[in-house]
Amino acid sequence: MIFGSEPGARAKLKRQLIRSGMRPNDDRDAAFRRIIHSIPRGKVSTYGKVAAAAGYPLYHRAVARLLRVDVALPWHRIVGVGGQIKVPGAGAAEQRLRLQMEGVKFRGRRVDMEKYEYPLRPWDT
DNA sequence: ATCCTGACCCAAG
DNA sequence: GCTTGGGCCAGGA
Repeated sequence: MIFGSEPGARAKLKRQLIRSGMRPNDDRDAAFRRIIHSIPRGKVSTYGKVAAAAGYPLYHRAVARLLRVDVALPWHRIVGVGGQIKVPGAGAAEQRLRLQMEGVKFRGRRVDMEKYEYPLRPWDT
């Protein structure tokens, strides 16, 4: 637990930040969006790589949350490590279809990351 | 203030 | 290959 061992430490810090007028999530999400938009058609990246490239390693789950909430993002170009599709239910088939339409090929259930992973650079514009 | 859950990830077995 | 357990973040109940 990086926020300390005390119970509720994380929630406490969150409330404190909000009370002081800061929105720690906004700049993170903005950074995530920048990185996500930099991935070209026909290429993919992973939740973890996006988070790290945005300057926030360990925040891969926050990337997933953003993709779920912000419908304007090219969500289908983000997959799990190793090229695994992580979208639940019917969305999985749609993601695969969208990727294939962009020319991305699969090896079994996974995206062929050797050929289609886009090398993200930190603080890319 | 917990508790729960999720489009995660990694190391082990 | 697959399953588990542990770690991590955010939002809602």
